[in-house]
Amino acid sequence: MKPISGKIVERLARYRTFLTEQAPGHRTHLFSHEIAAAMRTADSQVRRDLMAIGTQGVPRHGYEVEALMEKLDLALSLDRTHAVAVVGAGHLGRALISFLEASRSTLCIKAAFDTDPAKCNRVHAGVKCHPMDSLEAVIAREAITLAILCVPAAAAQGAADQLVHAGVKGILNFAPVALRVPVNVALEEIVITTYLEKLAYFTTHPSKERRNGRHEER
Amino acid sequence: MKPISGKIVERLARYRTFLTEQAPGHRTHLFSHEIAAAMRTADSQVRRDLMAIGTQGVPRHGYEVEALMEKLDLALSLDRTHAVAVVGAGHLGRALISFLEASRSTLCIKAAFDTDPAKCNRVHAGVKCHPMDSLEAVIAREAITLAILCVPAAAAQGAADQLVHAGVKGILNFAPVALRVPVNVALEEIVITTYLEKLAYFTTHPSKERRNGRHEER
DNA sequence: TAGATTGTTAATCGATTAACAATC
DNA sequence: TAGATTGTTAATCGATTAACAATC
Repeated sequence: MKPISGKIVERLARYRTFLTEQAPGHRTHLFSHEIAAAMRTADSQVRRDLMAIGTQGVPRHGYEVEALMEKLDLALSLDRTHAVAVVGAGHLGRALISFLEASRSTLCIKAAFDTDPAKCNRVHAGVKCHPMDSLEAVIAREAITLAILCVPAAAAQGAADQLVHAGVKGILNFAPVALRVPVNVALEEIVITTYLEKLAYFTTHPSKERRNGRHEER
Repeated sequence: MKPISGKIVERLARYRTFLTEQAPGHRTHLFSHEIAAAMRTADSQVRRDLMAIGTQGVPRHGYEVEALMEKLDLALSLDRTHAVAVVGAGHLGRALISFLEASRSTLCIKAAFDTDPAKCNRVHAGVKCHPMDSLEAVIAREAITLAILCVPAAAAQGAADQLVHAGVKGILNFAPVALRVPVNVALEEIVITTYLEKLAYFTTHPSKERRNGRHEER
């Protein structure tokens, strides 16, 4: 399969969410323009993306939902499970644990970590919290490859270094800091204030005609 | 000031985070290449963005941090406060309240809302939780323009409709649903599983040479 | 068959990077 | 002055959209 850009992967993940949202068995097929409408993109965009993962549709019938779902899972490597760690078991960390445990099974949270001894060795939503010193051992034992970082900004780089050293391959960072990680470790950043600031900008500058991110039309 | 694209606004917000991160008074000036290094972009990108908001640097001295900060605040309209509501006072909602109240003051959380009567009329981190029926009244009273949506997927569209009807101008949606809102309401989506799925993809497809989102190099 | 939709290529659009003269 | 950095334009790159022949 050809290399797929980050943008495409992101859209594929969103198509997947949209498909799971549909009442199962409600529709056996969907048209590219239906998916496009929900995603606020062009139908040709959808067809192009689906082409990239080798999906075939049928003119006048659209794409078979079940087959499409399978292709998406395969492309996103969601056919196997991924062991995830949550670092920082404060409000946000625990919220994410409950949230993810409720929704998804292929992304499986195997452990939480925190410096605070009061939080350690307790279980939240089925996930045990460990002290930071046992991070390397637990990550190896549970074969954890992904980590969600919800520690305070000041502690983020240190925690990231520990994670990288322990062999984690991808980090989702919630701390508002510009992290440094080696090239071979994937990094995604969700800085919530950035999104709010973006909203603040667009609500105070109601531009006549903007269409960028996926934050408007319709 | 010229219209600024969503991408640029996002980067401006990130520059701002980076500047606040710097020890105050530690450096009076910064070079474009220094900011660029922290953001993993090109220096010409930074200069171009700063030009867009009318910032002036001095050759061989760089940009004055304090002046730059002021320009950024002005451009992002962070010179005034924005009243924010959190809809859904579950784990995630409460985590976001604590998180934001701790960090930022121009984005000010004025109210929380929840359907669960057990959560209502209680105060979390200085923010009172109201029942959903009083949403319109409270939003009007507190002049709330932005909302963070942390309700379960099934309730998201309904809550969004209520918010729009109450006059909210921007929504940050955490529910994994494709929301429909009018064109004049700004919408940002943070679907956490999408980010994790993106990480899962890139960790299992360690492509020789990818450089998309801002999720790799260095 | 006629009509709608796919697969795919070509055209457009926007965003990023490179380059370099002006400047301190 | 020489050297480094800015402001800004031109070149490149990638992503999105439009268009349309092939197909059911």
